[in-house]
Order: sequence, then structure tokens, then C-alpha cells
Amino acid sequence: MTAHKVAQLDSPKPARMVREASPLDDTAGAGALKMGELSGLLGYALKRAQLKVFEDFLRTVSSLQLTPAQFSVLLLMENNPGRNQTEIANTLGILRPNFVAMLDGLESRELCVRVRSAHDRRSHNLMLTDKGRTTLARAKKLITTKHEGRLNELLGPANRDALLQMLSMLAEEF
Amino acid sequence: MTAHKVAQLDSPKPARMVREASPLDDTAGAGALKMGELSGLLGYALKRAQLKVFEDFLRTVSSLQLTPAQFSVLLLMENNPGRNQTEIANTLGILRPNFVAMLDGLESRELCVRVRSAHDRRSHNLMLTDKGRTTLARAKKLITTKHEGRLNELLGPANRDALLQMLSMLAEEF
DNA sequence: TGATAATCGTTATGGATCATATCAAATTCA
DNA sequence: TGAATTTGATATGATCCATAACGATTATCA
Repeated sequence: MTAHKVAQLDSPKPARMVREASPLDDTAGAGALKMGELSGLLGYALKRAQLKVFEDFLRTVSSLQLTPAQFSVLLLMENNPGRNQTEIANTLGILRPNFVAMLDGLESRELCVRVRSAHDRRSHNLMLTDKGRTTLARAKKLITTKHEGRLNELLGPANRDALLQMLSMLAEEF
Repeated sequence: MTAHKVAQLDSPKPARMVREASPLDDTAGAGALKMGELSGLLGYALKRAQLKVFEDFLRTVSSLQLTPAQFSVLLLMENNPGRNQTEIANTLGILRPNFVAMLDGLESRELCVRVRSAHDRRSHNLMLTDKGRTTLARAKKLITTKHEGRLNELLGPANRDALLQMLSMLAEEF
């Protein structure tokens, strides 16, 4: 049983003495810096964790050359074939102008196609190509078995689920 | 007692029927898009939550015109007076070249000063000015009472602490 | 000691991400 | 029909993030 308990790691230790640094003392403490209130800031931890997780995501799917953003676009296309650019971009929080270049990239790699809609000739129906589908399938497998697997290992399934739930909560209603 | 339980909100509901979309049907589902596996991706939730929290941070200290990054720099200066640019930048994950302009901004607003070190005339000892100290103090008060207060309200103290601990864990050892 | 290497802050530069205004074509609406 | 709206697209600028290189200074060590 891999021990997973988040509630007693090493939080409240009364901040061991380090050596007081005098403001006028140049050679003050050559060691690590004091993080001060930063250690208690949720936003700070959130940002650092997000960077780490994205780094690992990139490494994990590096063979497929997919960024998290690109992966999410392909995923939405698979789950919502035929939607147009505005719809996909909006649900991902991407601004339409910025979505154009992104799609150009995916389309030039033949992972998806823009098809003029018959009902509204302004909009493009987006859909995966076969290549896009198999690429996405490989990405999904890598993500779940390796990337998310590592997260599960480090946090434990229960904590992982609780974490996801809290993050979703923040994302939706904060 | 404000009810805070993260373990039973609305997770595993068997995905209510929405209306199957045919790939060839243009007018398929005009409603919200299916997020698919995206809802279960920690990285995705992490990113969205981080954006929301940073937004709120900015709003909260908007009167002081401080970004999260600037706030963290001032905080490190207060907790480690006399450290040089490389040290502060490194502990925050900021690259030295990018730290220059950032410091220029803070120094031009007279929130901090660069002082040539007597022991090593290459480096600058960084320290807050009085204005920097009072600005930081105001920021801290706003952050803890309003920003973090809201987070505590939404998550509940216990969940908030667990969240912070898991995020710190990810930030350090993932 | 003196030559060489390393470090510090800095500049320049390029890539990626993000935001706004604007446009032509197509559609909707009054 | 004419005005307003929507869609994809272009242009553009701000903000980050990353790398290479430089002058000044300090450290290394032959």
C-alpha cells in the first residue's frame, strides 16, 4: 500500500531558525531564501503546479508533437464533430482571431479539416481526419497511462479525485 | 456551519443524454459542447483554475497596481533583504534577463532599490523602500482578507489546506 | 603574480500567448 | 430591401518566456 495522506506531511513545523539576516549585512544567509507568505498563497502554488504538470504533459506526448491546447482542440473536435471555429474556440477560452493560426497548424499537419458549411456558408465545420483520430487516440493513451498515471501515483486516487473536483469548482464558480 | 464537502458534489452522474450528434448533421446540437475526456484531465482543470485565481488576485490588488509576479518579488525582498537579482529571480523561476525590466518597473515606482554591493561590485543588493513596504503591507492585507478569504469561503478551510498541500507537492516533486 | 575562467547585470532578439480593432462575405432581421 | 449581426480572417500590439552575447568584476589556479 503506497501511503497517501495529505493531511500530515510537514506543514506547521514552527519554522526552524535559520540565522537572522541583518538588512545591512551583505553576506547574510548564503542558503535558500525565505519564501515568507508565498508558501501559503494558493495562487502561487497553483501556478507552479500548473507549470510542472504542463511540462510533464509536453514530455509525455512529445512523440506526437502536441501541446495541451492542441490536444484539447482535437478532443473537442472528436466529441463535437461538425462544430464551427467560434464554438470550439469559445468553449476552450480561445479568442477567434488566435484560433485561426492554431487551426492552420493542425490542418497543415492533416489532423483536421475545415469544411464550408452547407447551411451557413460563412462558417467552417471542423472535423478530425483519420490521421487526426489515430493521433488523438495515441495521445489519449499516453496521457492516461503515463501522465495521469504518474499523478495518480504521487497523489493517490482519492486525493487526485478530490484535487480535480476542487480545481473544477474553482474554474467554474470562482 | 457552511457545508464543505468535496467528496459528493456531482461527479459520477452517468452523463445525462443530450442528443446524439450525427457527424454529417450540420445542425447537430446547438447547445453546449461535450467536453469529453477534458473534464477528467487534471492539467486542464489546473490551468482554468489558475487563470480564475490570478484574475481575482489582479482585481483584488488593482488599487495597488500589482501583478502576482510583482507581489511575489516584493515579498521575497521583504523576507530576504539585501539579496541580489540572480538570487531573487532564481527562487521565483524568473530568468535573469527578464528580471531586469521587471525590476526597472518596480524601482521607477520607488517600491525598491538596487544598491551596489560593497563586497561584490558586480551585484546589486535589493531592498524595499518605505513606500514598497507599505504597499506590500496593503497588498498582503487585501490578499488575505479578500482574495484568500473568498477561496476559503468557497472551499472551506480544510479543503483549502488540503488543496494547497497537494499543489505544493506537485510543484516540488512532480 | 598574471592569465583564464566564472559570475553579475544587462542588452538584444525571437518565439509563444493573448487581446483588440477591423474587414469582407454571408446571414438575419426589421 | 436595407441595416445589423455573425463568421472567419488579417493586422497589430502587449506581455511572457527563452537564448545568446557583452562589459565589468571577481574567482581560480598555474
